[in-house]
Amino acid sequence: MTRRTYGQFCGVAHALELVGERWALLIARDLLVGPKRFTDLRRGLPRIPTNVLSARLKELEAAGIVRRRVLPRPASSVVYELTDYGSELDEIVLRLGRWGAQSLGERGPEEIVTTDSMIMALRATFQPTAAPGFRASYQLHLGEIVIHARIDDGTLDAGAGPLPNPDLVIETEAPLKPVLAGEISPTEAVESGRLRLTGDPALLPQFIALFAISTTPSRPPT
Amino acid sequence: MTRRTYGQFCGVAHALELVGERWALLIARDLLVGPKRFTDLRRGLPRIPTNVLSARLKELEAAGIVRRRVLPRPASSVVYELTDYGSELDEIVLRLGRWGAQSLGERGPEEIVTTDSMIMALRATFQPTAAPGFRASYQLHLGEIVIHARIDDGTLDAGAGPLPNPDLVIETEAPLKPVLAGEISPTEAVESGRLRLTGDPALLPQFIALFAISTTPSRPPT
DNA sequence: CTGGATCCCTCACGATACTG
DNA sequence: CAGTATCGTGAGGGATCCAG
Repeated sequence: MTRRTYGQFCGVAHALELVGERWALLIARDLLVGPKRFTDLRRGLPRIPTNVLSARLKELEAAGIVRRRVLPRPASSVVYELTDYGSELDEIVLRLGRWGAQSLGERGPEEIVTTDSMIMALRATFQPTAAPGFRASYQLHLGEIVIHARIDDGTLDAGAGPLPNPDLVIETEAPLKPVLAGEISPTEAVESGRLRLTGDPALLPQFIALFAISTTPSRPPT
Repeated sequence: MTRRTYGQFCGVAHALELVGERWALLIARDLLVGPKRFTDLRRGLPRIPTNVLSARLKELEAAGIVRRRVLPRPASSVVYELTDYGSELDEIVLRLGRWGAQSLGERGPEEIVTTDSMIMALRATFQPTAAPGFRASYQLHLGEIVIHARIDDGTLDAGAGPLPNPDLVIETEAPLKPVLAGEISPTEAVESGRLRLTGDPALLPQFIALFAISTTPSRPPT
């Protein structure tokens, strides 16, 4: 009844007692993409001390948010995955990501981008109604990171790694943001070499429409 | 570039850098109900050290989430209010509250209930589609706490304090939860004295329908 | 190599007292 | 009322070590 507890009988306060500790929601962010091993989580969160990761996983497990599971032989490795209750954080984390992204400035020199955070960013910006009936598969190379997005009539399936037969492969080292924000036109982005395409280039505008960044009226200071 | 920062270029990580510190989202919760003075915030968060409250307010102000405003004379007092950007936390806090409330057990002896948390709880459980075209005003006395809710065709206006001419006044010392969860019927709640009504008792079932607690299929451990 | 546990150190937080 | 000042504690940061 000391630290960690707010002493309030309140859903918000209790939620913060469960996932409000440092790193907890970033662990959830990565687990929302899929089950992961301890070391995979470390890779996605390089600055987390291992004891803190260990402690958080125990706490999240005790709270019924994360489940520790030993994979059947011959793998026999340990994976952490979200319970149903933990998975209900999905919409909250996506919204939090959208909210935070609005005041996200330029990428700093020390700031890393991870596979899982990019997948969640794709999911956060996805606009299901942008292209009804549209169906296509994209593969993205963002620096070292390779992820994919399958779109089928307003549904998105985003994940890590390449795809067998992507309709369009988009490669870039530059930030995608200005393109998705409409500051750089698709043709300009391709002609300047900012984006390199493999596959059907006609699918690029749809991609931009589906993941367009809505610049909201209320703009916070960066 | 040390603590407080996660070193990730990611909307979620940045959001947590802005409002992930202890107490920050509870301050936001209370300010979402309305602007408040320093002492009002203290009253709603009795266990927050004043220096921490002070520090949080400064940080939130620097992040463009909270605005410090000096009221015009003769009041000349200082109020803190959310900026437009800060107000966009509304839906996130409500969802977080719903998520946390699912694993909220019985009220502990040390746990307090505050006016603002109850107002947010009302807003979180409000179901706009439960009674189309319905219009009524309720006044609730929950122990010491007095709040009100005006419903008008799927919109809710919840706030602190009494109302001039409420259609129904509901008074209780017991938790409202079992009634809203359907574990206790309205008639039973009234007949047992659990709820005391003043006004039109026929409006009670609508109230329960509007703020019904949806018991979800996935139930976490308390 | 994975999956942690253990160490020490620092700083943010908690508690309390005090001030314009 | 609206905070600032002081001080102790413990969670988190960082590095290292260990078992399967």
